[in-house]
Amino acid sequence: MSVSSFDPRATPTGAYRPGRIRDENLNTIMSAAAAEFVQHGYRGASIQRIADRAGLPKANVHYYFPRKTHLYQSVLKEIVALWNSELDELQVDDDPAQALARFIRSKVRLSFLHPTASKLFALEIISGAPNLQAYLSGELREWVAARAGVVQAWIDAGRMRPVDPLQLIVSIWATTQHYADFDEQVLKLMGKRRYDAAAMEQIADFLTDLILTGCGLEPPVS
Amino acid sequence: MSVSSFDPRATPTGAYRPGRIRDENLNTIMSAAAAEFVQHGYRGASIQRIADRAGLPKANVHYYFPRKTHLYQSVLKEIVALWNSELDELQVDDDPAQALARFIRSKVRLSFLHPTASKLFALEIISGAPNLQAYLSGELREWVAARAGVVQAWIDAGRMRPVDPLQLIVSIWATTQHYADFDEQVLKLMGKRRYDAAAMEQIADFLTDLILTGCGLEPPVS
DNA sequence: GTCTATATCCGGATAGAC
DNA sequence: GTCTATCCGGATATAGAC
Repeated sequence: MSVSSFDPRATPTGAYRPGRIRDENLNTIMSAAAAEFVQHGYRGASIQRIADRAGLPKANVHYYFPRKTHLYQSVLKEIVALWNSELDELQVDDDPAQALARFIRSKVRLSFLHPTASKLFALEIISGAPNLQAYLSGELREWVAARAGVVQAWIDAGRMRPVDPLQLIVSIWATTQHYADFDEQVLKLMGKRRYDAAAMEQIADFLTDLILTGCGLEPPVS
Repeated sequence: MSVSSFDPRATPTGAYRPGRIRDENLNTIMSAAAAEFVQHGYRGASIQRIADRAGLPKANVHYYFPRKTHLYQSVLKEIVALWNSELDELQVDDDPAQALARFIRSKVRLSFLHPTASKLFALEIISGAPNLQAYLSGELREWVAARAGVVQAWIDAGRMRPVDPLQLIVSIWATTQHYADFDEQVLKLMGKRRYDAAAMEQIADFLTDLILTGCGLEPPVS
């Protein structure tokens, strides 16, 4: 989405760089679009409202994204890239407790940092994942199979209780993403208006404790 | 949605009962609508397609539900009623392990039996719960507070490990509902086309084992 | 209670001036 | 690169015959 940092045209301040306005507009539009898609769904989302959120005239949105589909798919693609970027955890040599704790915290962090992204991804899957079929049975499946293999190796070596590795990974996703996707519900139940740093810590601690204990591991003191 | 079983007009076979056609049509339309809403969102859902799914002409749908909003809210209301119907678990006198295991299995069962209902509820919450504000901070909040109290009592009596009772309930919801809401993703990862009875058992067993162990309880043999 | 025909509106997309 | 005006398809909703 942003030009290479080695772009010779770049200036120290970032001002006057050709394409800079374009990049900024693209980012603004895509953020606005994500929020709109989450609130109204793909069909229900209106280009006019996306433009309003972005503070631009409607025709400008059409200038950057001639078709609504292109806009949606760009947003989705960016989210998948974001998800993949934090996906490289769990090695066989790692200490199971340390590695799982790190994995859980990384997922919690991602959810709290990018709730809108998490929600849009959830909406896409719940609606039948019409745009993510290839990703689900390709990249993601590979990644999960590999990590499940690591967990299985830990179990075979007697380093943790025998639990279904695939379901363990799924459950970690389910719980961590839930706090982003269902924030409207969870916050009401917690009697808060929004998550603060303390709540985030509390939740990360809780999940680490519950899941690691469930795996017969000693939760590392954070 | 259905007339009282003591309706004097009812016949043993159920045929020719006044209002019977009406009830059947209402059910058909509402099921069709739920599926359509899940796939396309509220705005994106088309009355024409709902009618097609129900095998009725479009004007018939308008006859029973003059406004699209009425239809959506009826469906949502029915789902909330369904959810509430299985909500009365967890008593202080219960054995914690037994009670929690029963609670988890009941939620798993509900998710697998009514995946579309679960998905529509999820969509509503993720989109900001515009139609469920009262429910979330009313009924549901009360119920959760009461159950959290029960769990806390168990903890105080030393009958289970100290874990945050509210987060425990939230996590049980998160994991159980995830299998219905994200079935598209989970099934691809499991390499299945749809859940069978064995998979459902496997998942219920896994969750019971993980969570109860996480609470320092001995999972009851099922 | 069922269905056809139609009024009305809204949103995506385009053309073309600036 | 920005913006105004407009076209046109599609969706909700209604009127009224059967």
